[in-house]
Amino acid sequence: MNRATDNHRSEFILRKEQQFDAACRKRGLSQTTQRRAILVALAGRTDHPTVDLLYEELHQQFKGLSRTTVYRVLETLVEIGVARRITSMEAKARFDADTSRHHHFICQGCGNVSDVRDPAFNRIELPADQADGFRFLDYSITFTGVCPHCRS
Amino acid sequence: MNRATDNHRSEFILRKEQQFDAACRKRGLSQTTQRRAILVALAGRTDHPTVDLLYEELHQQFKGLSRTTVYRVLETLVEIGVARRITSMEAKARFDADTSRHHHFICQGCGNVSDVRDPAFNRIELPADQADGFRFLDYSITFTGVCPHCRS
DNA sequence: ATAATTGCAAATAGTTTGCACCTAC
DNA sequence: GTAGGTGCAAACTATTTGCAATTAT
Repeated sequence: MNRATDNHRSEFILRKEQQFDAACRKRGLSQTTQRRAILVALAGRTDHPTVDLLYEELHQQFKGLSRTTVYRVLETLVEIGVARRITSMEAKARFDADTSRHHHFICQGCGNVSDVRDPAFNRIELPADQADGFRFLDYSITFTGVCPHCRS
Repeated sequence: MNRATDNHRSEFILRKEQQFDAACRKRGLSQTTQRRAILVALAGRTDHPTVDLLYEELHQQFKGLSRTTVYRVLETLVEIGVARRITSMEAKARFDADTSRHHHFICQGCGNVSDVRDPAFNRIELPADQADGFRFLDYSITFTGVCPHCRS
């Protein structure tokens, strides 16, 4: 990672910490060592780590940190809006017999998944092969929102 | 569900069974009662069921069906291309400190997730509130493909 | 001081595996 | 008849919960 990227990253972490401070004060949450350490570790990586990846990274410097705390703190960070969970659905496998390209709508209220098959959304142009070696082959859009049942 | 929809559905199921027959013959897979029943049950619903939902539906009529078989058969159906797993990542929570809208690329080879922040993909117009009551609030695109590491 | 937070251990949920029995071909 | 498929029980992995000990304010 080069100098400029490093700088961006540390600025990003700094901003995150400020956001975290503000959110904690606003809601009367304690700014514990664990919370800050986990936030900084998360903000310092771009690989969307799992609980375990963060735990492995942290419990070395941070003797006595528990996996449970990593779970709970990440939950809290998401609640106060400084982090995001990027697996949209609960951690259960779901299957679909329709193998054609279509998109999904997930209700924020109940978690139910519906199909979105408006062909308008099949017109996204896939990026060509990237200079850095990434080859894009397909895509799928996940919409989030509120279903009729959860609006009432 | 009205008559026309019912018809569509049964035609869909029929086509799926044919696809299944062909795929089994082609690969020398047995067409067991369980496989067919699970395929038909999956093709008969549009709610992207979990293993448990299918199991609950099936093991009533189908005394003695095991949950393990549902897992294994769904796996097989995905392999032979007649079904699709719609949870893209493995069943682990992943987190991101970047809460701004951006998209993800998942490598089919190694499962690693990278960010895609080309602003071109932030221009999708969200559908307005639907007559049927769905309210679309946000979206995120998941690209699939092959990463530099897995191309070599 | 005291209310919130953490760590541990045990519980739970989803999924996978080993192996003996069964069934489609 | 035999290879492949299924069912059961046990193992495993990810996650959650109850509770006593600890820490931030």
